[in-house]
Amino acid sequence: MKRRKVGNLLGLAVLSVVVERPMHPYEMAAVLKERGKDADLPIKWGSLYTVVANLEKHGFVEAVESVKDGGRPERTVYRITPAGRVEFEDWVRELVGTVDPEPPRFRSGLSMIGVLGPDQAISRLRERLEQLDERAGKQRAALDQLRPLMPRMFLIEVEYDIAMTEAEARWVRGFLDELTSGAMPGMTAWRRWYETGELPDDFGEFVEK
Amino acid sequence: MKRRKVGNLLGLAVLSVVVERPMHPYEMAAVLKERGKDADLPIKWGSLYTVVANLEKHGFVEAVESVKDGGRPERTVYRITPAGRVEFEDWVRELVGTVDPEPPRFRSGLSMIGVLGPDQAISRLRERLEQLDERAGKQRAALDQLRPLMPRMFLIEVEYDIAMTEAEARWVRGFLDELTSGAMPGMTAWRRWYETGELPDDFGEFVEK
DNA sequence: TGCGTAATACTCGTCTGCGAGTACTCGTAG
DNA sequence: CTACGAGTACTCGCAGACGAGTATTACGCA
Repeated sequence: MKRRKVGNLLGLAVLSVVVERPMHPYEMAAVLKERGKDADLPIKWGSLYTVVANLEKHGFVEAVESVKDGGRPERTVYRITPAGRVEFEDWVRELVGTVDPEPPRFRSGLSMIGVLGPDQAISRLRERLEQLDERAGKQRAALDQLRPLMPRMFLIEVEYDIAMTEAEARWVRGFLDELTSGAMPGMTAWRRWYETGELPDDFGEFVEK
Repeated sequence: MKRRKVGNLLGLAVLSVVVERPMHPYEMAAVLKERGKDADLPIKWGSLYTVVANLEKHGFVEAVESVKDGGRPERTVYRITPAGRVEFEDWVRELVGTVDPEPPRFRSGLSMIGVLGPDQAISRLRERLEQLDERAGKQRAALDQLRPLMPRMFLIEVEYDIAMTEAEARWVRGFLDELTSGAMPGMTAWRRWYETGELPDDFGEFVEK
C-alpha cells in the first residue's frame, strides 16, 4: 500500500484549485481550463467526477453544501481538508523530487524504428522535427506575451518545456544528419534487409542477446 | 474512431516479439524481459493477457495451437497476422512521427512548485538532480558495455535517453543556480508568503489570469 | 416573442488496467 | 522418496478511466 490513494493527476489539479476556495466540480474544470492548465493535463470530463468522489472518500476534500440555484441540478460544493493540503504538498514534492518512471513514448518508437526501413524512418523523423520546432516557437511566443503580466516563477514550467523541446529537436536533428549523410554505420545493410528481408552475415551474434 | 484499437503500449511490445515467431503470452513476456525491454515499459502481468486477447479480437494476432505439454495448463500459441504487421509498422510510425501529447509529470510539478516554499523546492530539486546524474551515468555505462556487441542503430534509444536526461539535468542545475544565487526575482516575497501567508501588494493584477 | 444554439452541470455504462491469487511442475537437499 | 521452494503459466475480479449522452438554462437575434 505505497501508492497514492488517488493516483490520477487530475486529482492534483483539483486540489490545486480547491486549495484557494471551495468549488463545485464543474467550476474546478472551468477554472483549470481558463488558466490554461488544460494544456498540461487535458481534462477528461468522465474522470472529473470519479476523481472528486475519490478525493472525498479518502478525506482530502469534503462536501460543504448543495446549492440548488435556480432549477439546475444541484451542485455540490467541495472544500479542501487539512489532510488534503498535506496530500497536495506531498504530491508536488514527489513530482518535483523524483524522475518520471515511465519513459516517453518516443523512446519506445525509437527502439523499434528498424521496422520502418531507412527512408520512412527519415521522413517520419523530419515530421517530428517540424512539430518540435513549431511547438518551441509557439511556447516562446506565449512566454513573451505572458512575461510582462506575471512573475517569472509562475511561468517556470513553460521555460522548462521550451528547454526540453529544444533539446529533443537538437537530438533529432543530429540523428537525422547522421542518417542522411551516411555517417551512421549499417545503412546499406538496413535498407537491404528492409527491401529484401536478407540479414547481413554477422547477424547471429547479437540476435540472441 | 481515430484512436488505436488496442491502446496499451504493451500491445506494441507484444507485436514486436511475435513478429519474429509465434509464441504464447508468457513466453512473450519472458523474451521481452530478457531483452531488457522491461526497462522501457514495465510489464504488467495482469495486462498481458487482456492485451493479447484484445489483439486477437481485432485480428492482429491469431491462435495457432493449444499445446498441452505435460500436465501444465495448456498454453495458447499466437501468431501475427498481416493486419498485425501493418498495425505494428503504423504504430511505430506514429510513435516516431508525432510528439507525445501528454507532457511529463515533472512539468505539472513545476507549475505548482510554489506551494513548497523556496527551501523545500530547492532541496527537492537537488534530489532530482542527483537522480538524473545517476541515471545518465548508468545509461552511459550500459551503453559502453553493449557497444561492442551490437550495431549502433540497435542502441539508438539509449543514446536518446542519455541526451534527454542530460538536458534535463542541465536545466535543473541552471534553475537551481538561479534560485540559490538570488538571481531569481521574487524569492523574498515567495518565502514571506510561504511562512506567513502574506501576499505581496502587486498580487491582485495576475491572480485573475 | 419565439427559436435555435451555446453553455452548464452532470450521469451512465463500458472497457481497460492490473494486483493478487492459484495451481501445477520440476529440481534438489535432506 | 519426499517435502519444499522456485519457477511457470495463467485467472479473477475490482476499481478506475473516460466517451458519449442528457437535461436544463441562458442568450442572441430575427
